Amino acid sequence: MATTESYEYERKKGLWNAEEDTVLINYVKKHGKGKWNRIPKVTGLKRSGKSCRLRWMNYLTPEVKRGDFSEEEEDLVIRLHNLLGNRWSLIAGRIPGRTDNQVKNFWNTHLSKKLGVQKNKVCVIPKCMPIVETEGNCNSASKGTSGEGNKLVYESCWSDDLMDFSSMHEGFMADDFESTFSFANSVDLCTPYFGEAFHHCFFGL
DNA sequence: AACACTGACAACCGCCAGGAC
DNA sequence: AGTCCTGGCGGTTGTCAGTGT
Repeated sequence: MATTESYEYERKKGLWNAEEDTVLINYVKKHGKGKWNRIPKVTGLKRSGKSCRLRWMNYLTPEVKRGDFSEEEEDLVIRLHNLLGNRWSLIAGRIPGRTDNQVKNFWNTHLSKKLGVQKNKVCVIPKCMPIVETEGNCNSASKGTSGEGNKLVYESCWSDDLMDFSSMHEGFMADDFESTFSFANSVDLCTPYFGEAFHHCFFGL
């Protein structure tokens, strides 16, 4: 027999059913988003606050778009991933109606295979600069290579326009501009980002 | 028809940052 | 200043439907 205390920590896992969804939707309608950890206590739902938040954000919220990614969305994901690496929330933030989880799944199941991107390997190969290859994601790219010398390589290759873009988007990009950029191991993918198409990708959104 | 395999997607886990106390 | 709580993130795992043998 479960004690009161053990009952309190009893948590259901796995897929959500319609009844649980209804409880969660009603709670958010009444109390709004946030304070997710209160939901199990208030509603009796046997889910963790984190699970409730995830369910709402990725599935139940009215803003989320269901169904396949369009060609435009796919193109955008590819471009943004080349610029931002595995920063799924940032990428999703630029694609209306798509969540970070959707983008991540779409990348892992469709695009990584389609593009032949190796896991945990980031290749930096814009045509205008020597190849710099590092292990890990884009965050580690700047740390994992040759420090100041590497930075010089980066800086010598950014066009003036690109640096302007950096200063204009300090809030959007990370504090360390260089480290936010990575490139898939395909020259064809890299090429468009240095020129009009690059600007279209961001400023045209 | 039954089983194995695969792909797609939903959900969980561990870690981290920021805010409240 | 230190601790706790909460929310957010990316990586990973679980589940299930579809397909092949």
